[in-house]
Amino acid sequence: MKATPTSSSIEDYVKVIYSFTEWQDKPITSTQLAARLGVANSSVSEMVRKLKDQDLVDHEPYSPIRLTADGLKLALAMVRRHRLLETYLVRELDFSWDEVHDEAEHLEHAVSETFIERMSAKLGHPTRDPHGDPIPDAQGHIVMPPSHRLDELDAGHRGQIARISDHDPELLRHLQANGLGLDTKLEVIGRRPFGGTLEVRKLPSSFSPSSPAVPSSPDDADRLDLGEEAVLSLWLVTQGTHLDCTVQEPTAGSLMSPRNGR
Amino acid sequence: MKATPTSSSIEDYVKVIYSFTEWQDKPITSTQLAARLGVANSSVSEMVRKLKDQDLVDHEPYSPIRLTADGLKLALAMVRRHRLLETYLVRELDFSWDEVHDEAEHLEHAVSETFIERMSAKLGHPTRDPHGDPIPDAQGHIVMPPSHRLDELDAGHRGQIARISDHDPELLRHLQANGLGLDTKLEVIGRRPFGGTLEVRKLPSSFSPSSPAVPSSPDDADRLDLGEEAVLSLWLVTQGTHLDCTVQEPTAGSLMSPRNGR
DNA sequence: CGTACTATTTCGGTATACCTAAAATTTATA
DNA sequence: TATAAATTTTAGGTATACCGAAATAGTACG
Ligand SMILES: [Mn+2]
Ligand SMILES: [Mn+2]
Ligand SMILES: [Mn+2]
Ligand SMILES: [Mn+2]
Repeated sequence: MKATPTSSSIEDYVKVIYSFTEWQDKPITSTQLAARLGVANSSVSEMVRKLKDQDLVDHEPYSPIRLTADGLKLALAMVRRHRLLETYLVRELDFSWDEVHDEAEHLEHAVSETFIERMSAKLGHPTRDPHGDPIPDAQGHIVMPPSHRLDELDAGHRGQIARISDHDPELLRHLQANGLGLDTKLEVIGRRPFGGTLEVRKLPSSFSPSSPAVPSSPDDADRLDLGEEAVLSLWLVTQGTHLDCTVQEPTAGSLMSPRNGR
Repeated sequence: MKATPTSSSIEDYVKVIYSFTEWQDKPITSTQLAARLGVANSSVSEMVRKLKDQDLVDHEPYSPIRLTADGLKLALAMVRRHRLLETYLVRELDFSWDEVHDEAEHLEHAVSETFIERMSAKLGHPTRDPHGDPIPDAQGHIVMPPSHRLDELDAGHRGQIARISDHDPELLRHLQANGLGLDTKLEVIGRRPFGGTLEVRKLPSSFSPSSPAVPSSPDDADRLDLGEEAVLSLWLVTQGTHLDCTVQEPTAGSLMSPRNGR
């Protein structure tokens, strides 16, 4: 309800609320928000009340938390900051993709708008970050690449890695050690029985759906078993969809473009 | 007396205490510290007590405040951060020298040690910032260039601008508009009567003390009148001393090398 | 449909870093 | 050297953002 003095805490709350619905639509609950922020549930209750006073979230007691238009706008601004910073750190300061998240988490609150825009210009206005996450433009427009989480894909599907969750640096290092990175092409071979690993095969980067020649040598060195955490952290673009997010005009009623899945 | 949780406030206090004695030796008082930090005197009293508890300052009630060895170490680390950041913003992100101070003031608290060192490496380990202030090395060694504030110099002295106080962006823009910048060569012509301006003459950058040919055309376009604020904000290296600070071994008992003046 | 279990909020408290006003101390001046 | 003026500290209070424990609301199921 009020004109808003924002703070780095508020920025983080709003960003986490947004992120929760970026790749699926169930809204976040108090407990989930507390877990992601590493604070007590009681702290979330208090802060959510404040966010509601400032008209950044909609919230009825005992129900999940949703961003208002203002909240979404702030969240997208923070997401833009975070992802541009990650991209900059990797491209200009020799950070590796598993190091950037924590650094960006702090810097996003400290840099000026001028800094952000100079950085974006220097990078050539990139549209995705080192983990494949799309970067909103300065007006808050964002376009999600039409991708599927690896656990949704059946055997035989082929695609290119469009996004890797950057939450766990360990996992990022593990994937890299096994030759998996953004844009790596994969084929799903199949699921090992009873919630086990998912078997995939790396495809040569030359592979494309238009060249349907699929060299199928069953047990070469390109096969890999991916554990549960990896499977839930990888998103693939299937068919020939190209990966760079292109900015769209804002859709009426929301700053976000419609997601694909579901 | 205690192992220390540091905070951005503490970092700023210690940095301001240090800065006060960087170009002269009288220690800072409570009121001066409050003025520079933009807080109430009472806030300083409280914070100084805390700094003393943490062994960052020496302080007896009603007397000035001095850094301990630990305090100096922290201050020099912050000064390094600040000045490297300013240098980076100017060289890599197209900031102008009057914009960088405020940005660095925030960033200095947010960046990691890794960030600082990557930045320093990328810049080739610079030893002075865009305003001529020396940058301490990673061990906290700093060397002040042997310079004199413009108001200490008599008519006839010649020298090169070694440092310009970066506190007032307005002044920086004004100096730049009049063609004065780091390393500009000047000759002091004289003081206008009764606390008025100081008249100086810009010398061609080709001028050097070894070439004592001093082309003296009295009233050309290179003459300038500098007001009080400008005179107090400019430091000159006289004679042929070169400007780049070279890192020295630490002197016993202090991390700082002896200053020249006084 | 009532009771146990869980999720969420409320309550009382803590730590940091500020503030204004009042008290204490130092310094300047008559 | 008293007294006035300026400086500095202390006292009392605010705002933010946390916490653990207690109270309350919602859900699950026997
Ligand atoms: Mn953050
Ligand atoms: Mn990322
Ligand atoms: Mn600062
Ligand atoms: Mn500077």
